[in-house]
Amino acid sequence: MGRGKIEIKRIENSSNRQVTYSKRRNGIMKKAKEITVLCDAQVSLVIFASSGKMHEYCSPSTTLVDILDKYHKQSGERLWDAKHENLSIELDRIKKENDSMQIELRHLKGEDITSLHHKELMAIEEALENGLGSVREKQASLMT
Amino acid sequence: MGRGKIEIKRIENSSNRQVTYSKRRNGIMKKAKEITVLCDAQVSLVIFASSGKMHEYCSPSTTLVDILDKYHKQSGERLWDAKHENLSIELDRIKKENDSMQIELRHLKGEDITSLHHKELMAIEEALENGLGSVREKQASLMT
DNA sequence: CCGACTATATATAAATC
DNA sequence: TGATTTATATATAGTCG
Repeated sequence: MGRGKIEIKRIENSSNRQVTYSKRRNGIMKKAKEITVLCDAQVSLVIFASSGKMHEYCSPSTTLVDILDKYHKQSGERLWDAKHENLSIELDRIKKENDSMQIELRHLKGEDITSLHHKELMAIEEALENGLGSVREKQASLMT
Repeated sequence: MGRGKIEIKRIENSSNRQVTYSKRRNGIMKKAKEITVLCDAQVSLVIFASSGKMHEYCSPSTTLVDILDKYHKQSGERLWDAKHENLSIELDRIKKENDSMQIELRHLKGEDITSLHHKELMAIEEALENGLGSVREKQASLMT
C-alpha cells in the first residue's frame, strides 16, 4: 500500500527496513487499539525489532500477566512451568558441577581424604607437586 | 475503511461487532506476519474476543516463551512469580560460587598465576604444602 | 536520519446473495 | 447466518525538503 507494491519478503536495504518497520509498527499498534475499543477485545502485542528494541501494546483494563494467565488456561500450554523447569534443570546441573569442584578442592587441601585409596592419593599428590612447582617457579621469577 | 466511516468506539450491535472483530483480527494477524517477514522482527500477538475465544500469532523462529523471556529482561517487569525469581537468584549465586571455585582450583594447579602477587602466591604455596603434608601422612599410614 | 507529503495498495463497512 | 462483492477509508512505499 503505497506508491509501489512490494513483495512480502525481507527488505534488504537496512535503512528502508528500519523505516518500514517503524511505520508498520505504528500501524499495527493502532489497529490493536482499535480492535480493543471497537470489539472490546483484549490484546497483547509484543514486538522486537531485529535491533533488539522492544515495543508493546496491552489493552487497558488488563495486563500482560492477565493475558498470559488466560493464555495458559486456554492453550493448556504450560508457559510458566516450561520456563520454570528449564531453570531448575540448569540449577541442578550447576549444583552438581559445584559439588564436584568442592570435593576436588577439599582433596587438594588434604581434607576428606580418609576414604581415598592409594591410587587416588597418588593422583592428588602429583597434582599438588605440580602446582607447588609452578608456584615456586613463579615466586623465584618475582625475586628477579 | 469501508463504505462508511466509523467512529472508534465500542460497536453496540453485537453481530456487527462479531463480524468486525473477525475481519480486523485477520487483518492484524496478516500485518503481524508481514512485519515479521519484511523487517525480520519478532512478534507475539495474543487476542481474546469478548466471548473469551483466543487467537494468537507468534513469529516463526521463536516461541512465546522466548519472547516473554526477552520481554522480562528488557522491561524488568516481574512476569514470573516469586518462586521463579528466587530460582533465578539462586542460579546466579551458584554460578558466581562456581566461577570463584574454578579460579581457586586453577591457582592450586599452578594455572593462571602469572598475574598474582607475592602475598597471594605465598598463600597458595602454603595451602599446597599443607595439602601435600596431609596426603603424604595418609599415604604413610596406608603402608601400615 | 527525520517528518511531511502523495499516489497507490490494502483493509474493511456496508450491501448483496 | 456466512461468503462474496463493492465503494470507501486507511495504511503505507516512495519521494522530497
